[in-house]
Amino acid sequence: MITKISRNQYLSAFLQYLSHYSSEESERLPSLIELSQELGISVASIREQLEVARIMGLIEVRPRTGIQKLPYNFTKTLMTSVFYALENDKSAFEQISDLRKHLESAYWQEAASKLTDSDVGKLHEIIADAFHKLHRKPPQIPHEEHKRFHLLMYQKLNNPFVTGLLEAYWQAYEAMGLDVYADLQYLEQVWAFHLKTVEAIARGDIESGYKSFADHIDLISRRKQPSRASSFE
Amino acid sequence: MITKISRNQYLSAFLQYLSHYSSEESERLPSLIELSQELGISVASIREQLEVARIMGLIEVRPRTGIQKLPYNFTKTLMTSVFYALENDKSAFEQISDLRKHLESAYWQEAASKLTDSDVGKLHEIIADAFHKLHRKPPQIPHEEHKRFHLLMYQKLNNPFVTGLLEAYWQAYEAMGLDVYADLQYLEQVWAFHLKTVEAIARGDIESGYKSFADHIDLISRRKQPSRASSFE
DNA sequence: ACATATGATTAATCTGATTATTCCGACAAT
DNA sequence: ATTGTCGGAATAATCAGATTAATCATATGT
Repeated sequence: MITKISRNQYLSAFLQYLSHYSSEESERLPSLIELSQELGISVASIREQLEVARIMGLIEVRPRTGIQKLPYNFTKTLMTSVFYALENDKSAFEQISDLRKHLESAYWQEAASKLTDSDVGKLHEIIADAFHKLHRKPPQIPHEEHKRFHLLMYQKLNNPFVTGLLEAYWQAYEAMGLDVYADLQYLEQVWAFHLKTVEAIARGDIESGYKSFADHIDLISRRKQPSRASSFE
Repeated sequence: MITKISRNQYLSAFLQYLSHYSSEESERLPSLIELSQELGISVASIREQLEVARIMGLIEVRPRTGIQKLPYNFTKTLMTSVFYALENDKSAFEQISDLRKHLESAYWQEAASKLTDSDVGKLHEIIADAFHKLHRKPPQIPHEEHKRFHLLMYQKLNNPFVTGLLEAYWQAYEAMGLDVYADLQYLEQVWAFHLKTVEAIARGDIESGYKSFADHIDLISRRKQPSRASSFE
């Protein structure tokens, strides 16, 4: 085979090979030894590039099963870099949080206007679940609901880069240990805003929905650091 | 040594080691063989993790010089993922471009208000350079100026995640071959907006500066695809 | 002072051996 | 039929070591 795939100077041979590999479902890539022969690179070198693809969430690798291509994923790449940054500078979370606030704010109206009735129904369910958890005795932190609520809000943008950033934010949020933060009064307010927001969306009033949302974001910036020291587990 | 560094389940042993390595300048990490002994992992395995750190722009590796730690860099990580995404779906650039527009818009006022007089001076210089290039015979595309202008605008945010995203956008822009796009009339308009924007900032009128900027962004979305087919080289 | 050659150091690449996982199918027990 | 258990095959995971190539510092020559 003389024809060479056009070189993309930024991608390794394996990543190029992978990007052009037919992603027919349940199909898997050749074994490492075959790949080595096909690409003309030793197994050891391929494994170095393989590790990058794995970290980036582009493949799943298992003995016996081999290498499987996954749909494009922006989140995993972000997570690795973000967790590295947080590892010796926890204050970087403030910057990530700031980015997330601006992103959500900038996209809110477009995202909200694209939500279907079914989406709005799901949002209402999530809110109900959250209040249910909050009013239990003893109360529980509706973190999973909070995350699902926000991610669902921006799902219809259908922009993997935007949603990847938002997902990475929540991963970092959990890694910082903030998902067990338990100021119940604050959480009551948060979910009251969420309810107002969704009700506005439901009656097609994007403008006042945005206002409720903006108040919520405001709330976030006014919140002080939790007293509980956070750590990776 | 019994004490183990606390496990961060998302980071490889090498990335953890690297993140905690004193980043005294000009200092370099132990050689691969020494690292292998220190971490209790074979050289081949360390090299797999090393490759990830290299792709992420966290280290620089050369024979004889060895491994050097670099300051944290978000851009490189983004670029790898973005270029992979673009490799078999050029239309993803629209989504990246959309993300960039929203980000710049959301941060504009904060970024502009943090600019110093010196920054404004540099922006004026860039604008002058750009017009100089545009009015040459034959005219040149002031792409480098365009990129520097926008990145400088957001520099004072001091948020590596935001600036990383913006830098990655420009890298993608160039990779798509758009930096040679030559609608001179369009470019004249662009730089006229830039000039109005900076003049507003210079007299402290952030509000009308934002308006000029918003008009510029508007211009971008109205622009049609360039006829020239783009490709990686 | 400058260019050039030499040597030492380290990463880069490759090969091959061994080990560990995972999956699949066969067979048995319920 | 369903479930569970075991064994074997396929493949990645890990490792060790040899060889090659790149880079830098130093010495040497003009």
